[in-house]
Amino acid sequence: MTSDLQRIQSLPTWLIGRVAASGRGMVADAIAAEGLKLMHHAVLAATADYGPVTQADLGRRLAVDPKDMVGILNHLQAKGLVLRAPHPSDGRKNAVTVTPDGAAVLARCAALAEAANAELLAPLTRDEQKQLMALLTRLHEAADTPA
Amino acid sequence: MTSDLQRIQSLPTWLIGRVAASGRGMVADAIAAEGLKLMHHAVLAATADYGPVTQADLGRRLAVDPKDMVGILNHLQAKGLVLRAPHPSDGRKNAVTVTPDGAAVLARCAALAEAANAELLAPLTRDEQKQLMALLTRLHEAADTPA
DNA sequence: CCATATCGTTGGGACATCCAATGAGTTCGG
DNA sequence: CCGAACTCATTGGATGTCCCAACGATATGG
Repeated sequence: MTSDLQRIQSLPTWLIGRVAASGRGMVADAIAAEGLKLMHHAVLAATADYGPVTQADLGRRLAVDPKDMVGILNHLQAKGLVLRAPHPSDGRKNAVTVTPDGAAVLARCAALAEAANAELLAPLTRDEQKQLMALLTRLHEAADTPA
Repeated sequence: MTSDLQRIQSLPTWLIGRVAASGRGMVADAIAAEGLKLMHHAVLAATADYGPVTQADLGRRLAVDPKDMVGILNHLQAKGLVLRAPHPSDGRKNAVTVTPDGAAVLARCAALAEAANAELLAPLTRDEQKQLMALLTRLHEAADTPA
């Protein structure tokens, strides 16, 4: 017979949530060595990618609230990892860029994060890891594209 | 070349986290119809399973902080879904049990939660859903059993 | 020129997660 | 038998995520 708890614990939501929590913890611990939080790392990476980019763009790409983006960028700027310059043609926007220091920290953080992820996926074979990623990607895209 | 952002967003941790967030939202919305949060549902189910159980046990099984367990049980008890009785042989413990009302609510919540999960997994075929669950289960068990 | 919208920012609130500490009670070793 | 160490429930506080609302400054379309 199936118990109530098993019913919940076998629910995809529960399972995904637990795995996500442990993975999040691993990566957070790893990049804490560089003094960054998860979102700081993500914002730094996104900034590195999209060259000079506005805060609103960063928020949309990473699903981060504009309010929180302010705090994250304040922190990154205080550590000298990013720069906020006035946008040349639009007085409302900020053009955020990565400093050389930021690029260096980013490189180290990315390596740490990938190591943590490898550890999380260690129980699976390479093929299984690819399967998992493929399935999750489809769920993610479907959730992003409501209808 | 692989961009920094892609490097992060293709990280299993990121993907799992996003999927977990949307799944959590779906189930939370579904269960809200019964006036319960995710953790309330989980605690109610675990209490139903393990008969009279202590709060510390519940916390360990569901990975919930003792402090939060207090609040959850307060809420469930205020709604008449669970009972806190003094433990017969150990003065420190509470023996938590489910009331008939609690059992009824639990049954409805379980159905709602399963429907929401079905929606989350809708983009996948039945076989793919099983694959995903199997992979996640292995990751979860490995994370629970550190060494 | 004016209505509308966006941008960065500040403020507040709802929740979830985690760590620290306390008083009551239990257990175990000497 | 008694004290040390532990567990239990509870409270307090910190942080992080997400949502909603507002504001002044600025852009844009009609």
